[in-house]
Amino acid sequence: MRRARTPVPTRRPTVSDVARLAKVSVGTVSHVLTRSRYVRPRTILRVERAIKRLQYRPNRVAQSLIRRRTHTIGMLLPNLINPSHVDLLHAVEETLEAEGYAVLFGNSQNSPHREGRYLEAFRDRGVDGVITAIAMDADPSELRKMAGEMPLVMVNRQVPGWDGDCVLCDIATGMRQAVDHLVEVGHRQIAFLNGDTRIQTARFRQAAFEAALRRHRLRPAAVSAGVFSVESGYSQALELLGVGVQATAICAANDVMALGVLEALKKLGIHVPEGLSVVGFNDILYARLASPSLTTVHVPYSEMGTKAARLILERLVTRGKSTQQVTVMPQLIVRHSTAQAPGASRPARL
Amino acid sequence: MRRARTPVPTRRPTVSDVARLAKVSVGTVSHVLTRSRYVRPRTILRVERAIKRLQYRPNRVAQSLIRRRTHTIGMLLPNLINPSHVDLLHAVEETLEAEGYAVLFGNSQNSPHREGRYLEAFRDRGVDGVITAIAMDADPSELRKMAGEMPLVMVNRQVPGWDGDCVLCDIATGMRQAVDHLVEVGHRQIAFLNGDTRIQTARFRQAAFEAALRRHRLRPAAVSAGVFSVESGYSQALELLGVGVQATAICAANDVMALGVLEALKKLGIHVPEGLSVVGFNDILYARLASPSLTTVHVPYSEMGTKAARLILERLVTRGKSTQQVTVMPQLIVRHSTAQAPGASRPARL
DNA sequence: CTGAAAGCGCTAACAG
DNA sequence: CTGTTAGCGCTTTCAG
Repeated sequence: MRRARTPVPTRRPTVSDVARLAKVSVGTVSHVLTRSRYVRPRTILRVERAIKRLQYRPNRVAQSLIRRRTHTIGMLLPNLINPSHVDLLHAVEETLEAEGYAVLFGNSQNSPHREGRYLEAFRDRGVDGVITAIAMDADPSELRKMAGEMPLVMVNRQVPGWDGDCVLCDIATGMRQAVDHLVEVGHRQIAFLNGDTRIQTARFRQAAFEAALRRHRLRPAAVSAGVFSVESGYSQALELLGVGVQATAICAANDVMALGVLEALKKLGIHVPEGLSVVGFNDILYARLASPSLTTVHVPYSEMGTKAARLILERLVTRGKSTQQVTVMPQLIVRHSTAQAPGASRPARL
Repeated sequence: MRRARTPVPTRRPTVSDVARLAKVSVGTVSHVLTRSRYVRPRTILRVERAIKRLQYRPNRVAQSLIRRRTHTIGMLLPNLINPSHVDLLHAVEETLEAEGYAVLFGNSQNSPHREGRYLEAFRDRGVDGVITAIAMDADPSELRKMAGEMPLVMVNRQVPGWDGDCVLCDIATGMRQAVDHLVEVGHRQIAFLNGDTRIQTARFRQAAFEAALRRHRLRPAAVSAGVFSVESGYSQALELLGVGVQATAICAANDVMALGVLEALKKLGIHVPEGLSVVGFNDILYARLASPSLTTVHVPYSEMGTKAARLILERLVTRGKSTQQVTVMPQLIVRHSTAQAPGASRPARL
């Protein structure tokens, strides 16, 4: 004996089903749904009862086709390895969900090609806008072209010459705080370990580092580059110290790398911070948990995500009006991976 | 003088624009686009040229309305704090993108209410299916109802009595490996620190822990519960040791908590692993970077994500056919947070 | 106050 | 081999 599966080919109810049951026209059903014109209370009631009985819910695909709004926003990130990007996603999702928007998520993996594919996929699916932290080597003209077709807000990373919406962090200030801190506790020989310099953030951070040093009439003890990963931080540190670079402190371009540096120093038997100071950038959750806990520059990614989401929401009402460039401030968090430079007497306070 | 912005209210081209330019009917345009019937090569060429000239791309919203396929999959996660969930998302996104699917991402924050809202939002937007790691206290009947409306695959977390698609990890085996390891190096007093026991995973892990102990005719030195966070691991450890529980090893229900335990022990001046052994669960990236590096049970989240994605893809073709329950195997990774129990002589090998 | 009807952009019969 | 046409499920005039 076969059980009767699939009770009825139970098609989802549509407006006309509701209309028929409520004995009104489809137009009226639509109007009570969207309250787009006055409907007699009695009629409303009839319609609402029909809706309830049929468990009717409007088909948003059909609505989107005609309203040209999907209530969906695309969010494009260059990776998920960096916990900071996850914070961005988290904040964006939370803010948008509260306003009835859903988020289409894409990972460009830092490839401009994938990024382009995603922007098209988003656009073709009719997203109302996109928030993106661009890939390295992103094509500015491509980006501008897409921005012509839908609201686009840049977050965390910037494309040169971009005058649209964006929310960025003042890296220069953050890096200055880090360098000032190091110099203040007596460091003069500071090395910089960078990520992939094809990524704008990497170039900006290095430039900011060098500028901050110059203010103290100092020059980098060394500068090297790799990629933004634990392994790269690890091997760059090994390499640097292997070739005998004289440095009393290492500045890593981000926390993930800094954790790698810490690993390397552990392996080399160099104590942090007594033997060498280390500072990171971003303040990911695990920076605090490292041992020693990592001194780093806190970047308010959640705040940036929230602001980016609000910006895109605004833009959806003020179609193409005046754009906004928002900048948020980073903040140095001194923990236990930095200390007075070996052999340096405590300098007089400024 | 005002610059001429907005060159033309440049409406996006549609099939009829292409048809007009190529001097064919809209039907033909559609058919060359979808190769759904034979079209003379010359005609194809004309159409393709028109498409290129107009930079035409089909409106997927319109396509979706008629084809009842959006090429979009919903992915629902209970949080992003646990890096393992991020691995899941990463793998799902990667697998799906390669097949031309986009992913709508939702964070239920472990709230069944939010979960329900998201499932409806997904369904109303016409997703072709959803992959979900359910929230705690999820409503099985609600889930089953939604599964009636669209393909649903459960990942990582399971709803009781669910006979649909799912991909799970064999927690019992993983926990047994961890406990066996601890017992083998002489531990007899092992405490278990759990997360929120309203979460199924928490209950399963605790049950698995107790079962594994029983095989050695042992009972937990203590069991406590909190939430799956660093802070909770920290405070539970403090609490446990504060009330003088005799334990030579602590088993944390996941790595994030285990990191908190490590912090607490550091604060108490208890050396790990000499004074106390600690083991985690999941093998997040930062488990390796903790100091001491964390002994933990590796759970192949990326693999689970990939399998879940493949499963949903299969289900899209085999509409409602035989379901699959996939189980993946965890693997204990012994690092430096576990060692012989204090005072225990190395036991003879079994 | 409400109904009828014309689409949104596309696909898929149905005719030739 | 290709054109015409009837919708997908909804919104929104335009008439009453």
